[in-house]
This record gives sequence, structure tokens and C-alpha cells, in this order.
Amino acid sequence: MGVREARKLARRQAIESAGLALFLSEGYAGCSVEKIASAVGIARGTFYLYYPDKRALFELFCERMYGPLVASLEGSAARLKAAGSSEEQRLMYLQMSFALAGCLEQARPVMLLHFREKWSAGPAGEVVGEWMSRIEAIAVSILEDARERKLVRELDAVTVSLAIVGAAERLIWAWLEGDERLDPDKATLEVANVFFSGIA
Amino acid sequence: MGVREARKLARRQAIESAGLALFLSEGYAGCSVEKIASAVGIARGTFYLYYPDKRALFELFCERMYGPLVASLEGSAARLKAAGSSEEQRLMYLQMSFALAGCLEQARPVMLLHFREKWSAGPAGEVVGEWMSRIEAIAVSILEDARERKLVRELDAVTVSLAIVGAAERLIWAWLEGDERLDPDKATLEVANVFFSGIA
Amino acid sequence: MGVREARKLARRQAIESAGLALFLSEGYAGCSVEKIASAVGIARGTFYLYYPDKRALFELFCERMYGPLVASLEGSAARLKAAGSSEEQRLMYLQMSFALAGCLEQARPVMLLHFREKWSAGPAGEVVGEWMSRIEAIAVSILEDARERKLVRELDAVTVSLAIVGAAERLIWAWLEGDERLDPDKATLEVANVFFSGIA
Amino acid sequence: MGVREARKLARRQAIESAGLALFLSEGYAGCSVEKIASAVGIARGTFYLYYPDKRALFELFCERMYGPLVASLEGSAARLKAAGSSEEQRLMYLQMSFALAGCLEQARPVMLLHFREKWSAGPAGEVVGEWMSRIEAIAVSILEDARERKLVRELDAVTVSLAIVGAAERLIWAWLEGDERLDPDKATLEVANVFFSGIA
DNA sequence: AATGAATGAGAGTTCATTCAT
DNA sequence: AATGAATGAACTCTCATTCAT
Repeated sequence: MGVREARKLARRQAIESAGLALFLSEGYAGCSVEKIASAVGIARGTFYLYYPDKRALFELFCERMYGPLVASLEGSAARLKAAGSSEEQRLMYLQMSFALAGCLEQARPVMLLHFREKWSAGPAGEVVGEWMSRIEAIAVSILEDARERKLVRELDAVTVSLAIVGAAERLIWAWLEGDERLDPDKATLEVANVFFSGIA
Repeated sequence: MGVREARKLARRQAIESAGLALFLSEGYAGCSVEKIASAVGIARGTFYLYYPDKRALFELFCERMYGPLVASLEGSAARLKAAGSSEEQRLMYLQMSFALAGCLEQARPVMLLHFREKWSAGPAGEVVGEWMSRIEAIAVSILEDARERKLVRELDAVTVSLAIVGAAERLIWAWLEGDERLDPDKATLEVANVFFSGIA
Repeated sequence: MGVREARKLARRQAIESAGLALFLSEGYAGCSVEKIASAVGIARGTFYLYYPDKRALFELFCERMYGPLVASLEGSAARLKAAGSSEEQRLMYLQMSFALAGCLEQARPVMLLHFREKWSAGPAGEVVGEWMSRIEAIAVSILEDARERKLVRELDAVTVSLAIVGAAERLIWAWLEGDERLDPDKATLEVANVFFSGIA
Repeated sequence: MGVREARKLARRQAIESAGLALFLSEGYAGCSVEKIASAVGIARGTFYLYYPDKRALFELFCERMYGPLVASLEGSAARLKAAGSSEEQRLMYLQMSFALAGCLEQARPVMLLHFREKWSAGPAGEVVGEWMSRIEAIAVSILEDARERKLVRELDAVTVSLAIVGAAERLIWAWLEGDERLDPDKATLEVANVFFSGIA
């Protein structure tokens, strides 16, 4: 790799690092291109040599955050479809929980973006929304499959899938915020148990 | 009521109606006072005769949306604390579910605000955050009480409370969006059952 | 006087009192008609039943503040023109000083208006400027007369008059502000002496 | 100097020139950024590339106007303290008069700002007030020193200092306004004489 | 490749004044 | 006589993006 490419790469990384930090601390809308550029130590115009616009930088972070999650979920979905017994299914739910926990651990530094921008009105909200549709569709397919195989009782797959995703999101948020009341390892099991066996 | 009061009231309602619609469609930050005013057909300055600033209009919506919810939750919490048997407790969870469903039905036109602004950075995010702290505190107290009374098995009250609130939020959102896959009546029962008995 | 006239008068006084206080504390430009009206406890529109506009209220205060001053100065000017000896002239300067001091004492509560608005850009500045031209013209005429009668040495009447007016303004300001370093009685004499005999 | 620096400098000067003219003619508060920008022929936002806000432009003018004046006064104060005889002191007062006259001649195009904003309520008034405190403190120290050395008769230093500053201000104003009745050269001497020897 | 000057629409908010009630 | 709702231009300041250098 030539000197030029190396410098370009380094600068790209610097922009991404500063951009992420600022998106997280100030929100997508609250963080101007000028802020990012001056944090990196480049001119405003230079930013546009690396990314076509502010939105593209945000999309990049989303790709990195949701991409592996979606891949992992799709893998889990496939394996769950292959599962035989209720016991095996139960095990795989735990496996999936841990696989997802791994993804989340990886994505942790970027994860708060999801929450900050999920409901926002501008471009950021749109981007997040598209990824979430994909994730929820997978969750629904997993549960529908389980129900068809009578691995779980008769239930409304869409309702319960959304409930699971919602619950997961809320817990992830608490974990991200370092909520002291929450022990991550116990919480993963706890939630898997709640959804599998209820609170009774 | 005089002519002026009537007009004032009508205009106030028009502003609220347009303001809500715009807050919902464009988000708090994305919706300027100018947009609201011109949607109502008044001058920008006239808006400020009815509300001291944009934030005040948002707070009004929050009061209407969260106020009855909090009141209902607090009532349910009190009644649950008085419950004796596990069976009675279970019944009261259902009661609470339906009471909340009633609140939500009332608040439905405003409810999406919660989701739009929950994570936002500005004034709107602050206001919603304050209300949510209140709600989650009540949820935790409800569950802690149940656990102490051994009405539910030993569990982590905070984790599970957050999970419940998160699940509820997600389902409410789907319902708000008129998600066709979701039958509101069934969903209420379904969720109560899931949390009480699990999905197994 | 009928009940109506009495009420009208009382209201007029209330407006003036509140208006003066606000002009002084916030400046002419910084004090809205709304502020004055609500300080009095009347509606914004009612203000305009008593005064054609904000400027008119300011003009009223100026009339009261500068009117007696101008009258007193014109009287002093006339008496000084009738003075015979340098000694008599000197006495009359002292008399004038005390006469002016009397006017100022009367006008004290309004006097700060002069300083606040003298240089301001809007309507208030114009009004004050017109009064000051009148005052300075009288000062010049007084000094020119004295010079012609050889009661004072050959000097530039305009320069010295302006100097005297300027010095007086500055001292009045200090006095208004309750400058502790300043003894009003001593100061009056001091200035008269300085201008008559110099500082040597 | 590159083309861009040259242009930037030229524009900066254009902004300052237009800004000063407008501050003088309309007052700080009466002159909007829009007015300045359109006088220069630039967009409103461009103004903010050159100065962080409107106040900063005003502070710049004050620095240029008062800075040399304060420096000159402090120099004169030091020299006066070293003066021996009353005769020498008198000479130095004249010197100081001329030194100040030099400063004022330099500052002439900006000087009227002082008068326009001295009493104003907003940011401009604050800035001017701070500079004036410095100037008056120096004047007091000069006169106190002279009195202690018995170079002038026993007098109230504060009163007389303020009188001198006030007189000077008024004359400067007349000079600025090009008052035809006033001959600048004669006036400087005249005032020095008045304060030193009185008008008798 | 990199710069940063320039744009101009758009934000929230204030206010003197008018006029229908 | 009194009201206060309504206006709409004015204010300062921000920002994503473009483009000549």
C-alpha cells in the first residue's frame, strides 16, 4: 500500500472515530459536519471527499452495527428450523441469546446510535428503521417456525416476536448505560427463562 | 361563552391538532413553529399567544399522554400490594393490562410522540425521559412487591420490569402503527400470559 | 370631578409611574408596551387610549424633566444679563448653580432617563437631543453675554459653555448614581469655583 | 499574499467599514447583522465567518478606540507623578492635552461610538462601561497625585476628575460632530486653561 | 488532494401597533 | 372605555453543502 493510500485510510478512520463519538454524544442532528471536521483537524470540505454526505457516514455505522447481528440472527433462524425436540429448541434459544450477546458486545461502542436515532425524524431515523424491519422479520420467522413445529404452544408469532425484540432492546439499553442494577450474564438467562417459562 | 372565548378555544384546538400532527410526522425538532402556524392558518407570532414556546406545546401532549397512565399504574400498584393469593395477583395483572390498554386507547393519537422523542437529544427527549423514569419506577415497585410476597418466583425485579416495559412499548408501537398482523385484544392477553407463564 | 375623570386620572398616573420605572430600569427600547401595561394591570390596547404611542410617554417625561430646567436657565440668563459687576456676576453664577440644583433635585427620579437615552439611536435619542440643543443654546448665550461685558476674560463662549454643560452632566450622573465619593453640596460649590477660578 | 488572503482581508475591512458606519448611524441595537451584510454585499451567514457575533465587531472598535487612549493616559499619569514644580505640572497638563488630542484625532472615525453606546442597555453599553471605568480611574489617580504634591490647590479629586472627563467628553462630541462654532486647536488650550486658571 | 469562504434558508422568539369585540 | 387576539417583520445565529482556489 502506497503512502497515499495509507494516509487516506488513516484519515478515513479518524473521521469515523470522531464522527461516531459525536453522533453518540450529540445525536445525528445535533452534530454538524463542521464539528466532525474540526475534531479530526481537517477542513469542512475535506469531509466530502471521503463521504458523499453526513448521512453516508451514519449508514456506515449502521452497516457495522446491524450487519453482523442480522447475519447471526439469520444463522440462528436456519439452525432453529433444523432443530428437532423442544429440548433442543430450548438449547438453541440459549445459544442464540449468547450469539446475539456476542454481537452486541462487539457492537457495544456503536450500539447507542440505535437508540438515539431509532425514532428521530430525519435521515438517521429512516436508516435505522430499515434495519429494524429486517431484524424483526427474522424474529417473526423464527417464532413462526417454532410454533408450526409445536415446539412452543399456540401463540401469536408476530405479537410475541415484537415483544421479544422490544424486551431485548430495553435490556440492551440498560446494559449500554451500565445500569448498576443489571448483571449482564444473569440478565441474558433471566430473559430467556422469562420468555420460555414465564414469571410464575 | 362569548364569541372571543369560543374563537380562542377553537384556535387553541386547531394549534394543538396541527402541532400534534406535525410533531408526529416530522418530529419535535423537524417541525418548526412556522410550519405549525401556517398549517393552522395563523401568523407565526400568534402561536406565542397560546403557548409560551414550542416546548410548552410538547409538554402539554406529554401531560395528557403520560398523566393518566401514571395515575392508572399507581392505582394498580396499590391494588396489587393488597392482593393475597397468586391467583388474585394473576387476575390483577390482567386487570392492570386492561386498565393500561384503556389509557392507551385514550392516548392513542398522542402515543407515537413517546416513541419519536424518547431518544431525541433536545427538549423533547428531556421531557419524555422524566415521565419514563416515573413509569419504570412504578413497574419495578410492582414487581418487587410481588416477589417479596412470593407471588412470583425468585427473579431479578429490575431486569424483568425493564423487559416488561420494553415489551409493552414495542407492542404499543406496533398497535399504533396499525400493524395488521396484530390483534389488540388478543395481544393484551398474549403478553400477560407470556410474562406469567412463558412461551413454553 | 366625576368618578370617570378621577379613574382616568388615576390610571394615567399609574401608567406614568410604571412607565417611568421601566424606562429607567430597562431603557426605552428594552421596555415593551406589554411590560408597562401588565405592570399597571391593564391591557396592552388600553395603553393606547391614554397615549398615542410609546414615544409620547417618553416625551411627557422629558417635558417634566427638561421643562423647569430650561425655564430656570432662561430666568438665570435674563438676570445675568442684568448683572453689573464681576462680583455680582460671580454671585449669580452661584445662584444659578443652586437654582439648577433645585430643579435637578425635583427631577431626580426622572433624571437618569437623560443619560440612558441621550445617545440612543431610536425615538428616545431624538427627543433628548432636541431638549439638549435648547439647553446648550442658553448656556452659550449666558457666557457670551458675560464675555461681552468683560465680566469674564476673553474666551471661546461655545467651547466653554459646552465644557460646562458636559462637566455638569457628568457630575449629575455621579450624583444620581449615589456615588459615595461625591458630596452634592460641596460638589456644586467646587464646580462653580473650578470654572470661575480654575484648579490652580 | 495569496489571492484568498487578500480577498479575506479586503472583505474584513469592508465589513468593519460598513459595520462602523452603521453602528454610528443607527446605533448598535438599531443595526442588524443583515444591514451590515447587505451593505457589504455578502450573505448574512458570511458575517459570522469573520466575527463570532455582532458584539465581537463592536468590541474590536472599542479596543481600537480606547486602547491607545488608555495607554497614553497611563503614560501621562506616570510622567505627571514625576513632575516637580507647579509650572512643570502645568506644562505636562498641556502635553497630556495634546497627547490625548492626538489619540482622539486617530480615533476620530470611531469616537462617536463612545457616545452612542455609553448609556445603552445591551452588550454595547457593557463594553463601553468597562473601558470608561479604566479611564476614569486613571483621571482620578492623576489628580489625587497632583493634590498630594500641592501642585494644585486643595480640591475634591473625584469631583474635579469627573468634571474634567465630562467636559472633555462633551467637547470631543462637539468636535466629532464638526460643530462649526468650535476651533479644535483653540479648544484644547482653552479647556486646559479653564481648568487650570478658571474663567475669571 | 485539500481547503475554507460563501451561501441562504431556516430556526425560535419578540414587539409596536391595530381593531373587532 | 377597555380588551387582548392578531399581525408580520424584525432580530441573532446555525448549518449542510458547493466550489473556486
